[in-house]
Amino acid sequence: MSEQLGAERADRPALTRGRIVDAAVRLVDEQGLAALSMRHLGAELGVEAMALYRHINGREDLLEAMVDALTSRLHLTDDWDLGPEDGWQAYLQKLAHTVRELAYDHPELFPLLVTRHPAAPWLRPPLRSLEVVEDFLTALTGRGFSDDQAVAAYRTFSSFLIGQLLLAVAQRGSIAMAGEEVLDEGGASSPNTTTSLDDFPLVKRLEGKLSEDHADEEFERTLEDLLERIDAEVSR
Amino acid sequence: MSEQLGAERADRPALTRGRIVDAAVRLVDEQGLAALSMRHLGAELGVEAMALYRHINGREDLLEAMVDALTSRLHLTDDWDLGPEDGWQAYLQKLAHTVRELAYDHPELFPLLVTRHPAAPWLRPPLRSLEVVEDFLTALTGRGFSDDQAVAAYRTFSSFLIGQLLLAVAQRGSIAMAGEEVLDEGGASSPNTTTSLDDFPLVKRLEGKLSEDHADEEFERTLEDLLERIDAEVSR
DNA sequence: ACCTGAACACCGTTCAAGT
DNA sequence: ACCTGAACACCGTTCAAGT
Repeated sequence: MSEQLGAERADRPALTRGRIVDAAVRLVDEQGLAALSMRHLGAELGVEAMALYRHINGREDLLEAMVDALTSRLHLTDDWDLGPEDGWQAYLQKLAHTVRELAYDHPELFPLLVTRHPAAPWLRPPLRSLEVVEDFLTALTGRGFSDDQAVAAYRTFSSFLIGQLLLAVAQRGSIAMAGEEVLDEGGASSPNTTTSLDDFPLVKRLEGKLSEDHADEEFERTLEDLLERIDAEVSR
Repeated sequence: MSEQLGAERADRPALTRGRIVDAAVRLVDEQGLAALSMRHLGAELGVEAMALYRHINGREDLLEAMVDALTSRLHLTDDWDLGPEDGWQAYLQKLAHTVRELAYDHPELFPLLVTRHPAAPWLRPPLRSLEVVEDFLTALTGRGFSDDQAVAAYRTFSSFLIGQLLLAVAQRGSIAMAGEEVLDEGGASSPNTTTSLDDFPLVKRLEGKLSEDHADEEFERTLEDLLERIDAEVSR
């Protein structure tokens, strides 16, 4: 009698594009980008790799879908609880911190997000999506920005987010290694040319300061700076 | 008699780590990152893939070496003709523009450069190398910066370069596509949910402005801003 | 309708064997 | 000493075949 119900085998929920993409994001979060193969992902979903091709147009399409899934989190929704009475600063603050959350939640995927071309070439990472950019422009032009000012702010803001967050994520990613050792340059170099910190006195002296992680304070400070510069531009 | 001369067969120059890395960079520049495989690279050098493993510790090592080869271009040399009489602004200007050249010359590789962890975790992309960071700190502390100010400038400067140049490179990369068409979101979505620009009136109206390429002017303007802010910090 | 087995053309990498 | 052939374990992807 249950033969009409179709594909759901016992415990397995139906295979959908959404479930595949979610599983892929989880897999990369837990095991890194290198662990993402169709076969491995299939196994994670209790299915052979070939079954994925019903829902996904190959690996590139999967990566694109993963990036889109993450980006959609930046879409302005009710629980941002921003009214029109809140200034554009409140919106940009909220947006900046949401992108930062995204980067911190998915450090393995964030580089992909800022590195892959969006489908529409004039959309820039990391906002990328038509929805999010529409939100951005609406929020700003609705609060007194001219078209040109809104577009200029979009550029500046994108560049700020990429620079700050890519560095922050890279820094966090490399905390696994111990602080003391400097790797030698590639296994095939002769041992007498091995690099030592002693050849770089200033780096050696400032190693402590260089390795301090001030990413969060710096993010806030630079964001404030940015908002002030935009403000100066707008109220001129 | 020539048997003592060893490996050089007829026209082939000797296989060295340097030649391999150079060939790999050229290959990626011409055919893209996806075309870089050990077998393909070997063929380019007139050799089987396995021969590369004499000089290179696997694929990861090769990528690292390529990035290092590019980064070494940023090392301060005589032909930068900067004397101690030139201010730190001159050095930062020269450095910024050299990094930009690097990004523009190797758009396929630049994302790798800013995305891969440097061997020493407190070195940040895109400067990455002990040599270059030593240059940076020497140039600034030699011109009146305190240790803290030099380190702070290093952070700010890195973040600026990454944000600006990653966007510029991504923008240039996507000029291949025609301006009119917006791709649909993944092949498996039902045709009635296909996205249209009409759903995003502001993006549609500002598409022209959004797609204008002002990367170079913006780079200069933001760099000036940055130098001014650093100057204010230093001469306080 | 949805999934699988088998196959194809490609990977990176190792190692014994050739010269 | 330097390179290669053959092999291994893995890829992405296609397609006829199974249920």
